[in-house]
Amino acid sequence: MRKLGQELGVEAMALYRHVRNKDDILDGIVGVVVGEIDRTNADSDWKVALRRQVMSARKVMLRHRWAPRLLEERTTAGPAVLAYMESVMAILRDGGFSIDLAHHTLHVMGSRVLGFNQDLFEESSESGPGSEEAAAMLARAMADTYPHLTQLALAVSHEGGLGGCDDDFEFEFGLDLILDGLDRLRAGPKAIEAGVKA
Amino acid sequence: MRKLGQELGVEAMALYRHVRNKDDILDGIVGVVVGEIDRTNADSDWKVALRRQVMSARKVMLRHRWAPRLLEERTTAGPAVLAYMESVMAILRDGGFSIDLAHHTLHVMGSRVLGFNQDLFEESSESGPGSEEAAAMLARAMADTYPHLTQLALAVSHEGGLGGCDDDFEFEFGLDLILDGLDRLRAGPKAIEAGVKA
DNA sequence: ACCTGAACACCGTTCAAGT
DNA sequence: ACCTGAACACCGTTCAAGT
Repeated sequence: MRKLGQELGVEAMALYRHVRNKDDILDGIVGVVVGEIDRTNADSDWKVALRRQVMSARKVMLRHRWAPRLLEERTTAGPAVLAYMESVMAILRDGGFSIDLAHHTLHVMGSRVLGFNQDLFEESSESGPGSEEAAAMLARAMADTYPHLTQLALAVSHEGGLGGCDDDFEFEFGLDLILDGLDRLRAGPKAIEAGVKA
Repeated sequence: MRKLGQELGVEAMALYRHVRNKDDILDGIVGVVVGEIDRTNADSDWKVALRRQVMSARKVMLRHRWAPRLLEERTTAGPAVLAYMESVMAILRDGGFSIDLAHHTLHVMGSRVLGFNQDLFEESSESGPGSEEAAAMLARAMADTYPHLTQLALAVSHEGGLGGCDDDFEFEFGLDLILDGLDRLRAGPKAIEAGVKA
């Protein structure tokens, strides 16, 4: 707040005449970011339509790398988020998804529908000392305590750390895996029940 | 810190003789929680082994509902997390996964491998006024602005809100969708390349 | 060795007072 | 109408001082 006020050449308390509180501002930022996602998308095939939609969202997230973290913690769904989810639901329903399957789809997609992954420790290790530290930790913890992890760390990057992950590839890999799985469920209505252990 | 000190019948500053800082404590908690996950698991089929492993993790997360939020933000991988990931990697490798496919698997699984989903707005709306508020917001925003979302909200719960989601079902639905998709890629080595658009 | 008091540098937020 | 000063109730953390 104080920092923002300073940026605007004003004291922090002045902000409270224009905004209810900090959460109000953060929700506003979320609205702006989600509003930036291109929604001009009308393909007859639901899969290419949804894929294109999600990749549009991803483009925005790559433009604002701080956005995923913000979207993760701010759960309040403003009009921009609702409009976006509406467009996703429209793609699914037009593609022949039942309401139930569309509902499940939103859950499996998770944050991926908004163009990002939460990759546990791997994401934040892309830059900074995190990757080096993780690699060094693995090395120090000896290859015989965590043999598979060590092998993974070595294989994943010739630079020597976990930071060698190609995030774009991983994102699309996961997206397509999910889209293909959903396509099979959509095709066979019975598969929706059969595909899940009771 | 002050609150924790009070809980221990001591002033906050006393803690710093036993702990480096707050992050140190949080990392310790993460270690304890992840350490609680049962890892006694030796099934010949990788899919049932991994499923069982993940469901064990989920059991821990359901026991400590505050844990997912903590695990999301604390990316530092302590010994407990490393040991857990090692066991997951062992299941995959023993199941015939190439190092690359195992690597991609960790990325698609995301936080699911630790037994939880980040469900955007839907998760936190399970209890509290979030669900009512979201439902009321949808109602207020008129059914003709967000027709599909309104339909979803009505269908998903007879209680009238998005809070009617069966989180356990949704978790297993997504888990099985991913496991089945991975099984197909594992079976056909060429499918690993063909299944992903270049 | 272990704990405490006082203090520092931060937060978000309120409210009476200024122009 | 818009902004400011002073203040409140918080944070995590340090450090000299106590026992």
